[in-house]
Amino acid sequence: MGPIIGMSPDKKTEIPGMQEERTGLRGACGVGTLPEAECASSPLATSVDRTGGTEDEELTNLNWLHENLLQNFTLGGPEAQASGGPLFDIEGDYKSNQGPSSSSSQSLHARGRERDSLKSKPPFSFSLLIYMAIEQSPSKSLPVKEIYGWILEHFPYFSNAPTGWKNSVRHNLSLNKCFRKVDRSLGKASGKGSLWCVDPEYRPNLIQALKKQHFPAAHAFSTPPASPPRCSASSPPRHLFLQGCSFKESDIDAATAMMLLNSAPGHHVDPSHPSFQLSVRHLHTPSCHCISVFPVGVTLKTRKEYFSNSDGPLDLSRPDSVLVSSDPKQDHNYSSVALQRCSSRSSSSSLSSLDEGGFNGRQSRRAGSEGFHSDEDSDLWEERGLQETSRRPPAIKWPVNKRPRREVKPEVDEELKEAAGSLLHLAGIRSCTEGSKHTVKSTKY
DNA sequence: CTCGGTATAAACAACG
DNA sequence: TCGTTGTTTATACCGA
Repeated sequence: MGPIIGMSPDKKTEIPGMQEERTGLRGACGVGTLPEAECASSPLATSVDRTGGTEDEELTNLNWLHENLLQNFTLGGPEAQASGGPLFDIEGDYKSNQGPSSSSSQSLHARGRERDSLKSKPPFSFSLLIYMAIEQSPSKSLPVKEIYGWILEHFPYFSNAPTGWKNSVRHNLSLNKCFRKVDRSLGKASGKGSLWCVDPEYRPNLIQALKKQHFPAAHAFSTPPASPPRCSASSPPRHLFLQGCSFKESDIDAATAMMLLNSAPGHHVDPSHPSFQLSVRHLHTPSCHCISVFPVGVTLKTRKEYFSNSDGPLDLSRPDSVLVSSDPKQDHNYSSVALQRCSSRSSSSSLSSLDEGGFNGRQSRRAGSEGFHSDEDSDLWEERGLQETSRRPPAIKWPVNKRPRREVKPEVDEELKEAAGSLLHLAGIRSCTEGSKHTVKSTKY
């Protein structure tokens, strides 16, 4: 969030909590921070770990989580929106699900983070804040007001900040190519203004930007561990096994996990997918630091069997290899990924200088009309099968003044696929695939 | 030093 | 009329 830091000294004094900005970044947003000490003392850790011992018991624990926590845990689901506070927040705190056994130390930590979050500006740019807000909305589109609301809800800092931030949000929406205005009549029935959504074409770039902001040490992506992360309570630092990529647990939070998974070419995490929710939930429990990807049909009970029989990595290129279900009740395994064809057509980290080659600035970009999903996207949806079609959001029509989507020429697409493949390779997908066999064990540390 | 990205402020028009 | 929304322009800072 450079510009925040880069404000003139006199301006800095106007912003509450600006002094703590640097030091409070971690604390403000948590970023999934879960220090070992904190983990060790976490009641969640003990409550889960105590029951653990065998993998069967672990599965029981997973069930427990599934049954007791998942109902209340929605990542951007309608309930979350309506309840005025999702259990998961971007700061990695549990807002209302600490449970009766919250230890005082954890409460202190939580309070400390909350206090920091009140004072400190989030380490995300406005574009990322908007992106997260939109991504976590059920319809993947939000009016400005709800974007305000989301930001306020997750980053209380802004409640006390000068109102200029709203102007900045609007400015970002309006100026940033990553965001697109959707005719409100096609979304909500009434209301002022339009709905805003993320341009799928730019989603990878936002994710990239998120990675950059979230993971200053981005090289970690290209230096996967030689051996997959072992899950041992006594082997810090623990790693998060994310679709073959290994990250330090402290470097990731649930929202980031979702976005990282989505950033993997060919993959898409449906944040409303119960398995992902569970996985993310687990992510926050000290005893589990894995988001595991399982093919369709691998249930809790057959996970172990699957991994002992599976001699290769999960072929995520197969549409049938991952669970795609619209009904949470249908899902009894822990697949965390719903397949989506890769939308990563560009690996550029720039958010606003990407389409200049194809367009003459914003005006041309906004010219024309189109549906929310490109033809490619439509194909994608069709590829995803019947179950998926039931979840397919209604096509959103761009306003007439929107530019048509850039045509991706086949050769360019190939190049991008290749680039995406390289990125995957760099990210350690291949080198870590062996680790997938460990993943089932790694759900308990 | 330049450039790109971002934040902030301000002005203005359109709209409910 | 007023508040909100959307757009545009200008300016400033930081990091590469």
